[in-house]
Amino acid sequence: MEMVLQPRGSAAAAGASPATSPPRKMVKREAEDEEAAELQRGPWTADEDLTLINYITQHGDGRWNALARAAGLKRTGKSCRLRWLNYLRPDVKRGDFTADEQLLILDLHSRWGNRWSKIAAQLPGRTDNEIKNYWRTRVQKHARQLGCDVNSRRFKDAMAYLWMPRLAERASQSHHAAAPMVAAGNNTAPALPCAAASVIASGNNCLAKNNYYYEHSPGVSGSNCVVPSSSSSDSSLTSTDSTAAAHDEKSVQLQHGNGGDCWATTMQQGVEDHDEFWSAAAPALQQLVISNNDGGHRQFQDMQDLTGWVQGFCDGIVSDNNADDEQSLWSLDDIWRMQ
DNA sequence: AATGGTGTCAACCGCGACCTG
DNA sequence: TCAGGTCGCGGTTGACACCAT
Repeated sequence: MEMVLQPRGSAAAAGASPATSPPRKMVKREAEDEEAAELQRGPWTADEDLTLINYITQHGDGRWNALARAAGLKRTGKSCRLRWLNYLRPDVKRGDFTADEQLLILDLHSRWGNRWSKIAAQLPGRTDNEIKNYWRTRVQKHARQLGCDVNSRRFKDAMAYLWMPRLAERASQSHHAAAPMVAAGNNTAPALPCAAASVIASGNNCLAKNNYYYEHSPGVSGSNCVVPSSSSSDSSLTSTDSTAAAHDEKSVQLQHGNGGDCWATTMQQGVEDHDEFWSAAAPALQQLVISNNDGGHRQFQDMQDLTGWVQGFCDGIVSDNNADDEQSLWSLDDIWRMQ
């Protein structure tokens, strides 16, 4: 199916030149306009994909403008590069993000901000575009639901206290359920689940405030992502340290560090001990309610209201991957009763 | 069934960094 | 050193799918 679309964007994007441009530039721009007019834009056709794949298979990628011309594609080099890197590349990974990947994205974004390509480099097979879209559609949606900015302290607390621990738990559950004992092999990266290693490596973000780390036995690793080294100077636990810790202690830990006022538990029984895990979250949740009812943002009516939001917050993210996951829904009412 | 709202994601754009002659 | 070309990144757009009314 061939689709020829109108160009997206503004007249400037289509090559219109400002009235104040010097004549020589005008001439050059007109030439560019003529060239641009022949360029195909919009969705790629199957034929174009095939042409690009065949050309890169034979000649390799790079020099994208030249490549586009040599391959006979009526596309800009930019467009070819984007199509290849984000879609056609054989190692590109498609489908929903796993809990591990989601956790890693949240953690890395808390440290690096919108450095999508840098974040993508830590998730093999994932593209910066995909991660960016994930952030804008999924993560920011929940910030809107909470009525706060995605960069606000409030939302970061919600991520740190609600979302990330839950994702870590889910990641661990999936490893327990699906992954046999996996050796590290020749991979120089630590044989840790990405999520656990990532959180361990957390530096100067909201997680580090309470300085918890959450990990479990290296024997249940389900994926061997590259573990980023912490960029923060004040991180008390580097990824290298975390590797050693992971191997030393075959346990799940929520370690309370300096000045922490929320997480204050160490769990030695393993991640199966959900009650203890979530009871540790209760003070943080309570604080979240207080801060929300005090800040002119979303007002939670009561615990049920918050419970609903939290479940939507946590489960909406991972439900695609866990259709039969009803049993693992956690009620904040339950958490409250634990206090 | 029609319509409007919302979410998703591929693709585009502008800009700055880097490369090269 | 500098100008033009190229590349890569982050932000934005728009088509389409899906869902609720």
